[in-house]
Amino acid sequence: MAKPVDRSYSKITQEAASLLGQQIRMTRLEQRMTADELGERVGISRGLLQRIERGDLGCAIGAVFEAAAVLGIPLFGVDQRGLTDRLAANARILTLLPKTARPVQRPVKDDF
Amino acid sequence: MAKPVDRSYSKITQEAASLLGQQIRMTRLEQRMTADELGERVGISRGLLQRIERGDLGCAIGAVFEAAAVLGIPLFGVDQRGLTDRLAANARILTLLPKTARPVQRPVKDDF
DNA sequence: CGTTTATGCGCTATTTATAGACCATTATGG
DNA sequence: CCATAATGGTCTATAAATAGCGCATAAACG
Repeated sequence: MAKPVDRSYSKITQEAASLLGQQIRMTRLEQRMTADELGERVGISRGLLQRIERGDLGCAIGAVFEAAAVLGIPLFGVDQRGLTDRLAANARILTLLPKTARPVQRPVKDDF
Repeated sequence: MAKPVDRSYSKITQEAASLLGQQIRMTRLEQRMTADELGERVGISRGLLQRIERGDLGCAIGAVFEAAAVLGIPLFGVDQRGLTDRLAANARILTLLPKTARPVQRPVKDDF
């Protein structure tokens, strides 16, 4: 026995994961590829692939992304180069941002 | 002792996760939000959030997506409605696709 | 139809992720 | 500069994910 961790997810999160899994299943079927086959190519078990296609939020993001990658599904609407470019662009921006986040100190109104 | 599972990831997968984590960190800093604060809002620990921002591929996809959602980062370039619409559209297409994937049987050329 | 086989699901053993504390470091703002 | 606090890292206990079966079902195809 042990106390289970209760997690809650927003609708956006649930739908985003479902959409990704849905696209993986669609593409796999279109390519007439077996779940066993895809699982083997991705390097995961068939059971995990099933959970991914179902949009299970507990799956490792690496496994999900890799399944999509193997099928040739672009992850963020961009291809390999697009990812690399955006990574570099963001890296520059991050240089300009503060390294730590000091929360805006609201002036304590206790003086009246 | 136990045999560790060796996982290999494609560059696309690694960069996609890194990009997402990068955007989460960027947005968090822009909003002057503490890692503790964001972790609490997302419902995860600060340690996990750090791994997410680093692009760790072992993180649960639900935790990563939820962090992005809390910050208002659109997951696939589309908003809430966009996700719902695409889900419905795909559902129709899936109806037309075969339910199981019979791999193309290549005619065995053993007759010569 | 009948045969083949892909899929869905439940099970257990094992690996891994996660929470939560702690400490050292470093950035921030006064 | 100094004080404050955010971050990065490590460590431990616990929860959860994953692999790898086996079995029932249903779909595809001849």
